[in-house]
Amino acid sequence: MALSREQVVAAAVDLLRRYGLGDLSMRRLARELGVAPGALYWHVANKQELLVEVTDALLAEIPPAPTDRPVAEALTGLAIALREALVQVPDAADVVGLAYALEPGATRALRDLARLVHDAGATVSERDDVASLVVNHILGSVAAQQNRVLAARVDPDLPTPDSTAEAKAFEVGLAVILRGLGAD
Amino acid sequence: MALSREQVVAAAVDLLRRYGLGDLSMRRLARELGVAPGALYWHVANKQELLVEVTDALLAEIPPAPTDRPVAEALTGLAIALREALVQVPDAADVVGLAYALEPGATRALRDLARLVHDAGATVSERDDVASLVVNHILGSVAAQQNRVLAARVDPDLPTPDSTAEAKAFEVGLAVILRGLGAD
DNA sequence: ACCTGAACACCGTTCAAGT
DNA sequence: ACCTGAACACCGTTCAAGT
Repeated sequence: MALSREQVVAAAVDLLRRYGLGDLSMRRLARELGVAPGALYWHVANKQELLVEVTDALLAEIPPAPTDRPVAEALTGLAIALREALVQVPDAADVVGLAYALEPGATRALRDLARLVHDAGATVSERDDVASLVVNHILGSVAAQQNRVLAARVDPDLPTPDSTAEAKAFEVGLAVILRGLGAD
Repeated sequence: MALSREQVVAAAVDLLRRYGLGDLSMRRLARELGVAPGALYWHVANKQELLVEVTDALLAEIPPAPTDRPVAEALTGLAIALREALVQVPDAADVVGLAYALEPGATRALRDLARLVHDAGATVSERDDVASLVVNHILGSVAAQQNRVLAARVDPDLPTPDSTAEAKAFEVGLAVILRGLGAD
């Protein structure tokens, strides 16, 4: 049976999950799929396009935000869920950051986030900017934790990051944002 | 005259400024310096170590935060200065993000930032977490703008980002943080 | 329509050997 | 002490040619 675009993306997600962006090469991906490297370019224009597809696939798994809770709670919950999901995917911040810069509203999870920010008290003119702030905070937090894990692997003198402490630090920042919106 | 570590770092900064991280390869750097690639490894352990040095060099140029202004103003000024400086350096967010994850207090500009966050009303326990929030916001904003520039180059249908609008969006987020700290 | 084979122009890093 | 030459094990992308 012929290869499909979906198969290529699924294999890419798998590779990213298991080995990180460094090992998500077109050649490695081709090997994993049992085809020649050039075959991939029939299904996908280039690596960048593939990474956008990978991001969509990652964010599609985030459950939708609940609508029956207070806004602050729902926003906190969604932000934490996004962070949790992404921190498990090596180099997620790089991959998602690029896709978000291109189309901020391309995925449902990020649209939910913007809506909750609005409900949490941002004026219409602030809305997108504050949503970006929250996204920056999520991606920055994810990248920081992953960078520290990498650093500890390279230099054994450095402490292994405590992931619950990292999550707490994230929530402190998030609380400041909510307070700034007048929704705590 | 023999090559020095300082010369290698300076050439790397220059390459990053002019062509971005994609063209900052060890081989390209060696070519620029007129030596064989292997020669660099006498002065620098590996590429990652070089990038940390490059970050230090970039942040060393930020002027120190003024001490005679209200905190909110000083913090805003420093954050904007950091953003301005980094947005001009392609891929700055990646490079700085890694260095910051390793040693948050390694450079003066980032220590100044943490101090101002404290003065702006963060409790001691919140201090580092909120400083990280501000750093995440700066790096996220820089990365987003640069990603959009890249995207516009690749796909001409996309709008060229308006850098003053991006700066405004950044300041809106920053204001929310300051409000959250109770220092507006 | 879909894929292979082979090429092009690259990477980071190591290390014996030279000066 | 500092560097070269050459190698090792990789990249992303293209494209004529095959089925």
